[in-house]
Amino acid sequence: MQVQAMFSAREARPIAAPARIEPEEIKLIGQARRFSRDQEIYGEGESADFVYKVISGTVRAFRVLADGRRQIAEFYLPGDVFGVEAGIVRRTTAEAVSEAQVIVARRSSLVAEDGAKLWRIAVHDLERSQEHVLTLGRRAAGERVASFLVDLAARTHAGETLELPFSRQDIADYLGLTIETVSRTFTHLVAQGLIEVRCCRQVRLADPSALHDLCE
Amino acid sequence: MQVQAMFSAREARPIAAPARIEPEEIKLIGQARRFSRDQEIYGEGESADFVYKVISGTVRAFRVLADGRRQIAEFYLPGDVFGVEAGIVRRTTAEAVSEAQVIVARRSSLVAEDGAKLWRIAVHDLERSQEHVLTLGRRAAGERVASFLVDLAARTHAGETLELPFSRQDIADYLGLTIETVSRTFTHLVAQGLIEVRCCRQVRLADPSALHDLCE
DNA sequence: CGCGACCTTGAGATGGCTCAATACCAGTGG
DNA sequence: CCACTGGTATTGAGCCATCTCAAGGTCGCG
Repeated sequence: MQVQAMFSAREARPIAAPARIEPEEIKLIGQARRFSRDQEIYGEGESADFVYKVISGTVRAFRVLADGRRQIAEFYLPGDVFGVEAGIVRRTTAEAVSEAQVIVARRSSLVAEDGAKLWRIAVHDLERSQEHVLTLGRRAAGERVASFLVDLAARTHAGETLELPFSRQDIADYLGLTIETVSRTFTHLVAQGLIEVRCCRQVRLADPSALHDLCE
Repeated sequence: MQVQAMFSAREARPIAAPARIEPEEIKLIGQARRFSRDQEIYGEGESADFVYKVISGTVRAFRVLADGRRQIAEFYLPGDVFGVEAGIVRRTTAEAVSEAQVIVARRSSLVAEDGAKLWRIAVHDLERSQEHVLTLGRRAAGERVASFLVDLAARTHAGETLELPFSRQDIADYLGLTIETVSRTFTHLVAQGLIEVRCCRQVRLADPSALHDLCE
């Protein structure tokens, strides 16, 4: 793990969590649709006519390099609005991670809304994306997984026990790792007593404060 | 370099560049200030009362982990607006990379503006940040440097010859690498005939299309 | 000319990747 | 009830890209 010597360590300070957007805040008027596991909601390159809000389930938005490397930009959980683009063309592909219910609304219906809400969505996503950049650029595998779990727990308002809708592959592609490294990191965190894993999709944060410290 | 086997390669398609925001588009009414090299413009944790627009020079916005690892979230070039936050607290630190002239305006003056403009700024930054995530998560060192140079050339409307205001350390902290790896990667790209380096801050893109291909 | 900041280069260490085998588990059909 | 199958997760062994540590080079400036 690298340390830039020229920047001295700082004392811990409470890092402001990204401003939480309340699910009720953004009301989308549109039709509810159901997507099955791995079903595409929209594809990169398509025109961006609709915006979406997750009702239940989980959605991933990602890009794929020409040789097949995939990077997941974001997971959207119930209450999250997604699919708002700057241009008229989709820059990512969105798929249902698990069976998902989603409200679909015309983009124009949202644009007509109060612009401040639109802005709130974008800045919220921006803050999350910049946190993601920090994770991918400067954190080791253990820290990446820890911050992923801590973030997820906060977003789902879950207690200690998390139900992961994602496969190891999804987690790997979000964290810029391989599936094997994610798996090994989980067993390593278990060995350290930081988490407990029941079946592989259910995780208990056994030592939340230690996990939090791992994210610095 | 890893390839996720389960995602098949796709034929190349023109990737939409992030929607460019014209410098004149956002007019900030405020006082011009001058910052010297490495001078702090605002610090993480401070209250976010002002917004900024670069007139000349370059600005970096970054976060530092407790042990000193630094990740630069974004470089701002002339015409760019920065410092717009979701909350009232700064989540990054901003510094002048080189001597820089910046317009400083009260946050409220911008909020009163057309909300759509605010939104445009945020979505633009979001798209850039997501591209950054892809770079850090799935690209090798050579690809990172190539996409950095290609992006920079596009943003500065430079021809083939780029004047870099950044030190190797800045580039490393933006690309999630070490200074040594950045340096080695430059010499490697030179050996491949993709770029030419005069003094270390001046680079000519000798083979732009090959550089572009490296970014897929 | 000498100093300091920055950059380059080399040699060795290592974290995470690749490839490959095995384990787990739910669903299906005999 | 059990064997089989396919998808998913874990584990192991070896490799390689990048990091670390260290030395040397370049260049602007006093």
